[in-house]
Amino acid sequence: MSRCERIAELFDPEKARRAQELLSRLLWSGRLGELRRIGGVDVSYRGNLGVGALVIVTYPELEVISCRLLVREACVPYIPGLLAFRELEVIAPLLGEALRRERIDLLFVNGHGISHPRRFGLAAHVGLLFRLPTIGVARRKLVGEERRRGDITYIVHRGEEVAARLGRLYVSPGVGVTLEEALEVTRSVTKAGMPEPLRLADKASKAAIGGGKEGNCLRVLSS
DNA sequence: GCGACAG
DNA sequence: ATCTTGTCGC
Repeated sequence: MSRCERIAELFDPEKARRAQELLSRLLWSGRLGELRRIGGVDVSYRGNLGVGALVIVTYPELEVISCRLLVREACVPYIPGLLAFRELEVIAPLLGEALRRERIDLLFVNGHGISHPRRFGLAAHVGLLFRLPTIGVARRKLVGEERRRGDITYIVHRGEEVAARLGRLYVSPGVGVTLEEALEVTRSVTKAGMPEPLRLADKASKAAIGGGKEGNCLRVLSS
């Protein structure tokens, strides 16, 4: 049995869900400080091999400051609601290394924030782990029902507005931002149907894993 | 039991 | 997310 299979074997979905319920109580909302540098993180896979990309850009100019890649095996399987336990195997070391070298005022994460069965989606998990303001951006809905209020479509789950639509995207707070703030900032950095740093991170990770097109990221870190 | 189900 | 051929539309 491989190292990865042993890790997958040890992963307990029920314990993971209980951990999310506990950790969700530690989230904070608050308001965003001054934004100068914002990031986007995404992971692409080939089998269990994950390539994480972190792109940092200036705000509001959206000029690329840095782009890093990290290759690592993701052993935990994908289970709806437990995405963080898979993606963090790649994102944690990638983000950890980056934060030792540069500052990030706000991070966009590919996935949901609090629009999650236990209010603790990937963006919330990342924000809490690194004490970093985060916003979750997802292409598909995980929980809740869409409800129009004024000219904005919100996602309501258990009577609470936990996300809002922006074009075809679902935007939800992770850590340190209100939903209104998340919507406003995300709108201001979305240029091609996706927040710019996330679009670049997606492109870089896909290219690195062998998608064919040329990438936009040079720095590659250890695996 | 059945449908829903981020990436 | 990834696998994977052809097809529809600008």
